Amino acid sequence: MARNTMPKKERQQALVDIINKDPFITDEELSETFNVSIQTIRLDRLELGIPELRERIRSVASENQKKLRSLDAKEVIGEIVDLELGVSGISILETTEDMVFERTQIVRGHYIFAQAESLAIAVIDAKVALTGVANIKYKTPIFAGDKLVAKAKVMRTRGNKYFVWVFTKVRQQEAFRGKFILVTIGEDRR
Amino acid sequence: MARNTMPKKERQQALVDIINKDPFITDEELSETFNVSIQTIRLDRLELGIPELRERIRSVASENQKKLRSLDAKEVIGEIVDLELGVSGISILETTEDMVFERTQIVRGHYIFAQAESLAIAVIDAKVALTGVANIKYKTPIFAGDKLVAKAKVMRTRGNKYFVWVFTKVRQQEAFRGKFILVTIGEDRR
DNA sequence: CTAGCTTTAGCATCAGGTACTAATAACAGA
DNA sequence: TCTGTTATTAGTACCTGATGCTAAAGCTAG
Repeated sequence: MARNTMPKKERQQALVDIINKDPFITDEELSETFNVSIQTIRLDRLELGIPELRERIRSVASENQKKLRSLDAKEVIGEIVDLELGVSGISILETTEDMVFERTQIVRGHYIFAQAESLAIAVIDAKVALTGVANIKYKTPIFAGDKLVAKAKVMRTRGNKYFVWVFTKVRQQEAFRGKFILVTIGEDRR
Repeated sequence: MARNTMPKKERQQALVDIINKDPFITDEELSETFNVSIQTIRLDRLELGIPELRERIRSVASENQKKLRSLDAKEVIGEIVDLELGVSGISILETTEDMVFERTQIVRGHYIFAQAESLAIAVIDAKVALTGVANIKYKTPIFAGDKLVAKAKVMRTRGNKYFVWVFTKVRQQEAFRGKFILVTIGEDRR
């Protein structure tokens, strides 16, 4: 039956690991995996300051909810602060840590692009599909915390095609520019 | 004291709303806010099929964990299936419901862009910052469920500048193309 | 062999319930 | 007004996954 017991220290380390990996595990299950009594597990948790199952689940639930809320907000890709439909618009995006390349702290291009695209689509007053873009330029690297101010102008419309320019500034400095060609749908497209 | 009771139906509707908003509320707290006994709350939950507090917390915790995991995976923006550093690479992205414009079911351009950008950066063997892009074209609209296959080729290098072309196909049809100009950093940049 | 740490056992208690029974209150229809 | 139905409340036994406490072993090193 070799009730293969482990030294206390080792068991407690393993305990921490297991609970971190699966916070949904009960003391009973733990006692079975370690071949010790439930009381021992409880003592271990006490010593290690690990809360009971229900508290663990509770905190997982609320922490994850926080994370999801912040991601939801991020999905907006910039807040539109001014909008004259069919003419122009302004959008502001506060960049955060999780938009950057870890190694360089530089904001990933697609966030900047996404802000510009969203704004360009917002100024067009119709169901639209983005079909062509040209002349994008990133002028300077953008770092977490920078506030991106994007201005869009509708330059020309031809039938169901819209030519929209977007300029994005960081601290008054131009950081990005893009010319978007948007095609409304609903009508035939080609 | 006007124990202001509410009609049953109304109370149950309000109950659903409250619990949806705050799944962490106990029957006792609910009974206080509605000025009814705990038993009434329990009966209501039974009729409405609402599980007990602990179950609610449990499901919030695990559902949100699932969502977070899928978002994590999404952050990769395409799976790189082939890569010859400094030369070429292939990335596959399965599009999903939450990448599209609700109204049109068409995949938002920045996901396609992000896949291409990520791939372009991956094929360059260095710390890179994206600084210039040109000649992007979206050829056809892409719908949720479409599988995007992006191929990148390094066309030219000049000093710390890399010219990378990315072609993305959906069902053998070209859907996107982009020429990226990447600049490695670490060295001086200008 | 004994002092000290570690482990186990047992029991009372708690929160937040389920499941069930039974009594009472409220109200609508004849 | 009485009556039948629905709604509400009360109360009990039981459940899970714990806490908190006391006490008894088990092991181990000096």
